[in-house]
Amino acid sequence: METSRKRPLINELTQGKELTNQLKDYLDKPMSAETCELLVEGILSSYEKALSMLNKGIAFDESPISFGEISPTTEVSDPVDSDSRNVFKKRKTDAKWSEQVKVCSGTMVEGPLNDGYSWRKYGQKDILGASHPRAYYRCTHRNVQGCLATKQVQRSDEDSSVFEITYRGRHTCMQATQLSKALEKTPKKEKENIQEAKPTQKMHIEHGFCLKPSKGVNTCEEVLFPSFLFDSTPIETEKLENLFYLGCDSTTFIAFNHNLQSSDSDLSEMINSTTNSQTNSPMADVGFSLDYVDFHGDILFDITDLEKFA
DNA sequence: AACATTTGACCGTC
DNA sequence: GACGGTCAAATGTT
Repeated sequence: METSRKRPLINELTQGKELTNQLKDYLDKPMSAETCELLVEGILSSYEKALSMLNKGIAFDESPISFGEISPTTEVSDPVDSDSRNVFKKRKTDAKWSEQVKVCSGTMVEGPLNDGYSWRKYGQKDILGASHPRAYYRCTHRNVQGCLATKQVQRSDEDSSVFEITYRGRHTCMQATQLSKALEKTPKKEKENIQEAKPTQKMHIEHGFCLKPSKGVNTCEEVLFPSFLFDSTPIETEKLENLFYLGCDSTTFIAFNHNLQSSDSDLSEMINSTTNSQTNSPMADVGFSLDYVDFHGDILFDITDLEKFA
């Protein structure tokens, strides 16, 4: 990997290291559970971003920024930031990398796909020599959490379905991790409301299982929900809702573990117990294969996929 | 009412 | 002085 592509990666890993050191320092002192949790969230977030960069093959910026200039301390706690006259001096010291995002024509009028963060547009400029204006976004949580991350979005001249996105600074807010955490802890009813408000979600996945029916059945629904197909008994989906993220078509069922408290063996066991628990069904003894799947990446999923089984 | 976007003005850099 | 980035008042949306 060339040097320019390594930079944001090194940056994320270094931040993870720094947060780990902070956590280590705290171990000798009295520490609230909340502080501990925040540090751990930050560490996990850094490593998830680093892994995501490796998986996505982001095209990082080629500008010559030295590693020292993009250390998190200069970005986050810069005391002169409140003085607007110093904003321009600070620009050069921000971590900066770019990414190209291709979108289907007609699906996105105002900008490219959700990248997992919430942004507020604060400006737009016509750029010399460019046929499309450049839009400027900053993190929605700038005022509340002091998050200084910004991004610029510009439609490509060559291919108008491509958006060139330049990110500046690093998110110091906890929005993404808080969201997934809230989804895990929120009771079912509230969870449904959250999903309705934001139908597309991004989730980081390490690994999971791929289930395929092997004999006597045509679809995964018949394996997992035989009662639904053969009598009027209510479907027992509680376990699935708590343990699985689903991605599937009619013949392949992919289960990802998004419950941090559950191990992969728990997940495997849960699939087996779910498929065997439908003892009233004539399909209870159907065979299926269960394969381990390595994934290591972020996926965007449509909430309506989950609703198929609810 | 609260929040998000638009847009002309302003400011620092080159 | 031109250009790019940001501010902030006006306007739009929910």
